[in-house]
Amino acid sequence: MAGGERQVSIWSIPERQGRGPRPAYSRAQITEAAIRIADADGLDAASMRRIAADLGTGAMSLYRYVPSRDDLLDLMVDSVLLVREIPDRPSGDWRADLTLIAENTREMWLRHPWLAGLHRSRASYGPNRLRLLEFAFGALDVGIPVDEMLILLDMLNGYVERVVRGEIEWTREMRQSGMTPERWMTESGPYVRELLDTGRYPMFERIVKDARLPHMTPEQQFRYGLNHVLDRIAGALPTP
Amino acid sequence: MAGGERQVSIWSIPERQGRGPRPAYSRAQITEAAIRIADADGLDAASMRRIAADLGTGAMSLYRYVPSRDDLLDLMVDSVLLVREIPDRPSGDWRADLTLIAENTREMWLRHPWLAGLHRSRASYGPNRLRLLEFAFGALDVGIPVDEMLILLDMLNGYVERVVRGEIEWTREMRQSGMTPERWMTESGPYVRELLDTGRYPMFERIVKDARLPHMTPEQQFRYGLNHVLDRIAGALPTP
DNA sequence: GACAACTGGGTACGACGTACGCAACTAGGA
DNA sequence: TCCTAGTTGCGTACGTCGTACCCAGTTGTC
Repeated sequence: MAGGERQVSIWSIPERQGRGPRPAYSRAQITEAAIRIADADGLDAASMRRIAADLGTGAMSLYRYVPSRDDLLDLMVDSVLLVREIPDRPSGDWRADLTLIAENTREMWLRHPWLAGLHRSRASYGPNRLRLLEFAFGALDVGIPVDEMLILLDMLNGYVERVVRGEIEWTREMRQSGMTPERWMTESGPYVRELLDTGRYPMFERIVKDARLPHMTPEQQFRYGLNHVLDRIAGALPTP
Repeated sequence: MAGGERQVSIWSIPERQGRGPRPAYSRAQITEAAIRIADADGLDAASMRRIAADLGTGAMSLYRYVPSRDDLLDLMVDSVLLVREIPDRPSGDWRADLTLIAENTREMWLRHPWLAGLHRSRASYGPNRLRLLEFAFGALDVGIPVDEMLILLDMLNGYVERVVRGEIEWTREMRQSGMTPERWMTESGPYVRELLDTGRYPMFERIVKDARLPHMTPEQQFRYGLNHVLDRIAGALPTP
């Protein structure tokens, strides 16, 4: 599991240099295959052996293109990062632009649930990540200090990531236990009922019984919560 | 890696029932050993074999106490969840209480960096998680709908988690590459310099050059950002 | 005292990432 | 044009992992 521990990013290592036979594959092909497998069967299924087999080659051949599996994960993340069409420049309507960013993030996670299973170590500023960063900060560049932009974007992204993570876990749990959302909400699972019966968790009880949010569709939950968060951000911006 | 996939929480499985010989260990002991190893050598080091060896027994003995390693991870998470002293009831000062929650979260992550390497699947509402939840929602119970409380707390927790995650990754990167923060800030690493030299990332450049936040100590960054987020939350609460 | 329920723990299986080595190939310098 | 250094695909092998299965020994209940 542990290795030599380089510190340089995969994007500063050139893909090829002359000489030798023409390589049969490319980083992009390998990355694409890995993503396809992870989408279908989960992150663990995207092993070096399996990826190689899908490409019709041997596991060790992949190491001619990518120094380690961790670097391949970096490539995978960056390459799925743009789902919606992200313009080159912000539109001038910060709210619309941040909504676009948030929707892009959510759709990315929903299409590639294996993102939840990553613990990135290196910062990994790939080209797509940088492009998103430019767009997001450009959108918030409305006369507030750059430090404030950093905080507000961390707040927005932190919220979106957290909510979408929960959404993914929930749908997976539904799928693998074969439950319908309705049965889950009424039965609440034996453990939740057990908790409510102790009477020791009044706030938990209020969430289960009073909250309307959990009864909306995930899509509605997302829009509703996102709008509240954007309202909070609005309060930090100069009034036009 | 894949197993039978139960859907019940570890906390609804009783630890012991009579008959048979008296067990030599306990879930708490095993959990404690696992945390000790993970703190020292990382999450991967806390393998079933290693934990068992530390306890002076065989790997398979652990499965008498815990159905799977995933369940053990649930136990580990819940057992490190309370770092600061969390009172039974909120103090009445929501800002102080949410600050306490955020500080508790940050210290937990700093003491147990392996938390970053987890992708929780099941919801895992352990006793400590529930206690924190009661305190947090109680603190925000100042006359706003429960749905709004949900969103604001997701926003706060999302922000804190995101920032502390970054802090952990950064310090680990510093440690394993043997760099000092000063050298990192000036050299910025060859890759960052390369990016700046392209001139294609003006916002990224502004962050690197203008932002004061990254030059503060992590502690200061955290306090500064947290206060801004709490200001945003204040804007959503009724004025007293 | 019989027996059912449980214990600790050894062995084994099928994964995993990847170090190493080797034959085949290809481009640049002579 | 030929040599040779650099690179290719890829098979083998090692040490790791989680855990299924098995069995002998221990203990509480009847």
